[in-house]
Amino acid sequence: MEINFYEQVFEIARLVPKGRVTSYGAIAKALGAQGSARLVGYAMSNSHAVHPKVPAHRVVNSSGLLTGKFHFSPPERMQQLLEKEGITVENDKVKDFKKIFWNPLDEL
DNA sequence: GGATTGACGTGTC
DNA sequence: AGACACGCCAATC
Repeated sequence: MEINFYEQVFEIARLVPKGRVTSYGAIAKALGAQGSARLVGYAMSNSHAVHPKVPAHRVVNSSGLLTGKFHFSPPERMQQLLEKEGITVENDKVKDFKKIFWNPLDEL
């Protein structure tokens, strides 16, 4: 297959609308790899190397916690980007996560 | 090709 | 509420 698992993850991540967030598990589920949320996170580690920009900052864990913020150039970048999109981040976790949560399955 | 590694998730203690 | 354990699965070493 020409399309790697990574690209599929990136594709979903790029579909996340501004001001919304999603979870690794949700993306994994959308790819049919439900339960393998680790693969999504693992793939996101490559998000810095893909051509179209991937809003990795809009992807958090099921708790809305910014687990991967330390992977950004400056870890604070992730929260800044989220706040810039109207998302309130407190204590490294998204506020009203359930409200701004964007379900890929809903788009697909 | 076996072993290790994760930006995770859910369940228990 | 916080900490710990196990499971899943592809990519990398």
